[in-house]
Amino acid sequence: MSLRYGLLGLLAEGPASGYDLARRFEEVLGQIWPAQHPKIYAELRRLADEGLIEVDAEGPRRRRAYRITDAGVAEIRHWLTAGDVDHTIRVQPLLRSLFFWLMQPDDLRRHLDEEARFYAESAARYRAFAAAKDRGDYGDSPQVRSMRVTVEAGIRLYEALADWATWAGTVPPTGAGGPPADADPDPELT
Amino acid sequence: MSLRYGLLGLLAEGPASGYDLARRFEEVLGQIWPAQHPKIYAELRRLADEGLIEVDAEGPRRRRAYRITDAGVAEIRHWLTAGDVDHTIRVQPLLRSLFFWLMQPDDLRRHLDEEARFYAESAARYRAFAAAKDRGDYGDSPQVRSMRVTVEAGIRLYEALADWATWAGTVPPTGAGGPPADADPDPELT
DNA sequence: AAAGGACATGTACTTCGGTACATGTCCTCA
DNA sequence: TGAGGACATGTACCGAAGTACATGTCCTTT
Repeated sequence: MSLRYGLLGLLAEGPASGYDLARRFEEVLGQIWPAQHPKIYAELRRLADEGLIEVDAEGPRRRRAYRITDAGVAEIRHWLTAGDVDHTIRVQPLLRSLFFWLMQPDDLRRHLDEEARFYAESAARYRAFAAAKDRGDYGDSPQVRSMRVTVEAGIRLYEALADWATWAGTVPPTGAGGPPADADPDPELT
Repeated sequence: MSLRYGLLGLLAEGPASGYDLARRFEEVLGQIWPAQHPKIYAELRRLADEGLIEVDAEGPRRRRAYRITDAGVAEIRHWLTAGDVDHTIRVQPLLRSLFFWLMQPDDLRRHLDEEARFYAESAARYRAFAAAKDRGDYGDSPQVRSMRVTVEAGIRLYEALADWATWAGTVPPTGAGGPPADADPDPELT
């Protein structure tokens, strides 16, 4: 359901084609809210059927740009204020971390190094984005200010994960490595 | 695919039934890796078919506990070391934040307050969990130490989000509220 | 003895996201 | 002028996740 509102929200900034929207999703939301172009085109058609967006212009290579309608703006505003927030975050690396005790210490060390590097790079990427915005490279519309807030969340999230991976690699003697614990494993569960 | 390894990993700690696993997923992973019981039972059957787990015991009310096999341990170890990490995190609140400029300032303020509270509570819940572990309430097996690492990530993630929501509510005069910008909206995209 | 609640497992259906594959269009550069 | 690449849109299918609904079992309490 969120893709729908993602598209609506981006279109609220101005007309765009499916291709544009796919690019924007990739740019800003690549890691935070991925969307594939087939889904985008399909959803745009559905939104158009419901009158929440309409064709704005047809361009060169079959390009079709859409514009948000008043009904569409009302719809996304309603979602933003009345819709309830989905707080589930699926973070595969955290699921993995539950099972670190199954890894050989040096495999674990390597894994955590890579993770830390990845998150640090992501944070840096968002930080660069934020710096560009703070320099005024994108002007100062309300949209840009909102984007800046989103980017700040990205920075903080990735910094937190980078710090965590670093901490996990150094602080506790986490990994075990040996054979699976077969001596009285968690009797509470049997 | 991750549910599969989640189950395998939990079973590596000791035998458990689908019901136990559903409870553990809910307890520890509730917000970070949700799983519904129908999926769990189905996946357990599939894992048993493939010989990665086997029936350990049948209990009272149709209860069927599974035990991980050597092949299962090998499988999850392989996933942990050789499988590649999925770094996509879907955070709906961040998607929403891109569109804060569409909200009325007081709606936005209310929204951010609620978000901050929610994240702070989540962080506190994980912190309590961590404190119990550090007190030694759960003993000190490798499994418990891994869980502690996972919990630490939860704490840091939720603290980061709580701080972010608070910051977003106070620092910048984010929201706009007025009508959708129809004066030259993002010409780069048309 | 009956009733209610926690324990325990499942089927069926829907929706959503991901991947593979296919196609058409225009511009640029050798 | 022909080839390659970016632009642009789509179909088809699959697998994962979510929701609703259904059922059976055992224990505790009144």
